[in-house]
Amino acid sequence: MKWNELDENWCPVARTLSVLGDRWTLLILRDCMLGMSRFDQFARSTGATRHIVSNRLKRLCAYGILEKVAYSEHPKRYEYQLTDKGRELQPAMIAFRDWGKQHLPVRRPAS
Amino acid sequence: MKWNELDENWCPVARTLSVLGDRWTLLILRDCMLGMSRFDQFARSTGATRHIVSNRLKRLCAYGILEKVAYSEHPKRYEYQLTDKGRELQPAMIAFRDWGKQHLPVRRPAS
DNA sequence: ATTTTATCGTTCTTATTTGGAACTTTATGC
DNA sequence: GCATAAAGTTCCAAATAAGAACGATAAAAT
Repeated sequence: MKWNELDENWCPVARTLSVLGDRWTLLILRDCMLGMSRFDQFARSTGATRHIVSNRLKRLCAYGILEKVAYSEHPKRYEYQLTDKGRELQPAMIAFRDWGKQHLPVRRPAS
Repeated sequence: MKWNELDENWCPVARTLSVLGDRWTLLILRDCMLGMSRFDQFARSTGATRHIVSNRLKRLCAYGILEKVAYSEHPKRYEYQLTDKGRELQPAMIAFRDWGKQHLPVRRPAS
């Protein structure tokens, strides 16, 4: 089954996943919620390739979760900002954060 | 960057995504929360290939989110049940469900 | 007694996606 | 001039997923 074949699914969870259901998309959104807005920040922070960052930002814009805003003319440069729709994903992000904190502790080397 | 390179990440969201960060994993968990527990149910319900279902169930068990429970001897048959750790993903699932219901309505043909 | 059905997977080949690095464009600072 | 920065795009190799078929085991139907 391909990426978008879930987007008309009866289940709202499935429809959500057809848009957000991959690691990089959600990491980019995490960064947005932490105040980041630029291509290179996303690429550095998430560890995704520029290729993927480009692809995911396009999809997030297409779905109205982010919007592309020019912050410079000459050269044209854009940043990406959360829309209201995007900000409303915060409860989901918090749920993931809390679950990760509780159930996936980082094993640190005993230094 | 490969699948598991996020699992020691400083960010709990990233660690969570290193386990759950793909569409099929989360759809399987949705099914579990709706009461399903068997291989074929997951395959039919999600639309994922049997290959993927097999792979994801293994990972979910490896992380202690599901557990494999024999429900029949002769032939040995197993079902998959949420652990407490898995059940605690419910807030995340609910957040996804609510966001989908609100922001990704299904366009139904006017019948 | 033989065929069908059910369940839980594995295996195979082909298609799609991703990873990783290099390249482009426009502009600023040295 | 030359290096740096920012936002992408492009290319090839490697990893992953799709889709269908196959296997093992046993109960149910004919």
